[in-house]
Amino acid sequence: MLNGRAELSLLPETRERVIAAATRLGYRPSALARGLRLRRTFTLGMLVPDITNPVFPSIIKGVEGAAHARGYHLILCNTDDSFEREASYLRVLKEWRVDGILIASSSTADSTIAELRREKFPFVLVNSASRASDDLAVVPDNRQGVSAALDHLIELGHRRIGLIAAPQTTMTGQERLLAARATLRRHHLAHEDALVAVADSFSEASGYSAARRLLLDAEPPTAIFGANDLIALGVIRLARELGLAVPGDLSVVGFNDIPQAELFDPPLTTVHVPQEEMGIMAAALLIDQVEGRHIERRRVVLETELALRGSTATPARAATTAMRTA
Amino acid sequence: MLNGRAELSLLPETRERVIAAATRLGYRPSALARGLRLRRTFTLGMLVPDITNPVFPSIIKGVEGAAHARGYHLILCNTDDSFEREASYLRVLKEWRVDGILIASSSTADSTIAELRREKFPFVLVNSASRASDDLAVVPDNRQGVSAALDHLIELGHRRIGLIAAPQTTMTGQERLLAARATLRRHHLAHEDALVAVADSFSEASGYSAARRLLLDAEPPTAIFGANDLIALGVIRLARELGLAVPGDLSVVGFNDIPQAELFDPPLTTVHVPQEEMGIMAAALLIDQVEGRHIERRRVVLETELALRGSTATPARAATTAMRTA
DNA sequence: TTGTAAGCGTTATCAG
DNA sequence: CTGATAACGCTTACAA
Repeated sequence: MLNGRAELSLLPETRERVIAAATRLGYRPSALARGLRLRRTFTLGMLVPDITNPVFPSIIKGVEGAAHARGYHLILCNTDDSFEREASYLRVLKEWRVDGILIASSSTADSTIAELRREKFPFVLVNSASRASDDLAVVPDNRQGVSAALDHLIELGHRRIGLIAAPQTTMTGQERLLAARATLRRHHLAHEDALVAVADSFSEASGYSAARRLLLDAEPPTAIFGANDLIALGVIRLARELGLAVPGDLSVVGFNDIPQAELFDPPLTTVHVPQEEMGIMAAALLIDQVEGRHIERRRVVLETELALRGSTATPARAATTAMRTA
Repeated sequence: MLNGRAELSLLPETRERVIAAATRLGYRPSALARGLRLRRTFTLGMLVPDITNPVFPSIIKGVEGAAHARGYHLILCNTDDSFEREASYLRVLKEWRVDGILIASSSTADSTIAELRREKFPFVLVNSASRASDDLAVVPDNRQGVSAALDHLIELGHRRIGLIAAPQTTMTGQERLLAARATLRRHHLAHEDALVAVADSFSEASGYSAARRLLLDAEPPTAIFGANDLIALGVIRLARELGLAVPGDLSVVGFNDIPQAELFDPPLTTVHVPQEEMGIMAAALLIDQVEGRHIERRRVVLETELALRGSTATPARAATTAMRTA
């Protein structure tokens, strides 16, 4: 009776007493038993590469909200960018019989995703896509975003622009570097190896290390595009340590627009991505799939917008400095 | 046989073939069924008030790592500071028969915790304690931290120090305000109402709003202590908008030392809390309790340390400015 | 040593 | 309309 079948026979009084007793004794229906019986858990799993990167909390917030609104719960797994942990968590999520999985993990091996695809296990990629364009995914428009960022630098007058790419093992890393190169080429600007460094993760520390080669070069760039905000922040930190003023001597642009982007020194010019919305849409897409609704667009590409802030400026002073130094 | 009982009879070859077949068919043991039978899920639940606040990801990372190392998984729930969602999630976690619950949620009503206590449901508080000193908790030493922060400001020469407190519905908020008042009193300094504002959440926006009253006052403070880093950042943003230089005209100190604290403008002087360690210890404590090990200390208080950075300075210029204005 | 059966807490089905 | 029963997939205990 506790599951709410119409109990016309029971006196309301009795009914109440039973319920009262149940709550007093702390009765809780077992989601385990229900899930076992129903073969549905109303739970989604989510793989995140690094919860410490401020992009992800925003996405998670969106996912969480949307899932909750539709009666689903979220199991969050932080893979710490470890391939091993990712595989392990994926296994666990399946064992828990989650109804579907959201993958924000950037480095996800294609083989892992291929397995999910083969098993027809419902999943949606968020933030970073897979090679197979048929997979459900919600991603920012990397090409458009990167292009806008570089166009802005070029418009300011920069001609020697450095790129700090993200790991090329990730689709995001590849796409953004490819787009950056294409944009520079379109403007007939150099994008030789001396101007490109690849960070080995999406973190501030990696951005800092990777920027070293570009900024200590004989002919350093007057502007640098970082593949994400943390990398850009690392570049700025190094620049400052080398005595370069940002944006006076070096302009820096990032990608993502993490929550505190405008509070940094200087405020970070970056490509804004609607992070929470991305999470909301991904959750919606996954739930639609799980509940067997028809899906119109398998890949949702979200528009980005350049957020102009203080970390970019005309290369005037940089040129002067360079001349003075020479 | 798939659960690994010693199978001496089976030829290794057969054994392998069975396993191969199992994996090929995508067999996954059901954690649901196992949990139902074992009455153990090897899963912990965690309540977080706002995953967007950078303190929490660090804590979560610690929890996650420690739990994983001991064979437990984590279900993360973002309560969005909503009392309703917190209660709802707590119910869900119980229904999922998690082995224990970590509560980082600051505003947790005492009644909710009381219920867990009454039911003897294993739980540990992280980051913010409860009124009942008997509950298991891992928290930063708020008193020591706040005292160090204010001592620093006083040592620099500040005499008129403002406080932006966190919501007084939270233990953290209460403790930090109490400690701040006590420290000021100890130094025979004013801490009247005109010097104290209470932010209505732990966010940057709330810090910004709350700081209004103090900075637009006839006799504004020369330094402000914010109850956490985000609040402090809000104060700095407002100060800048009002044309006050930080730390030239106004010194600001925060609490927590969130990951990018030193990259802000200016770099934030703040009370460092070992966030990841806090998570690790909390998870360990919870698992010890779950597994019935003896617990020595029911409340672990972690030492904090003042991280001196650029947002504080002697009030010299501030005094000059004040005089000039007068 | 190996196989069989019971039971964990639900929900759905099917007689009564 | 109600109340008993089977089944979900696992583990464990006990019998063969």
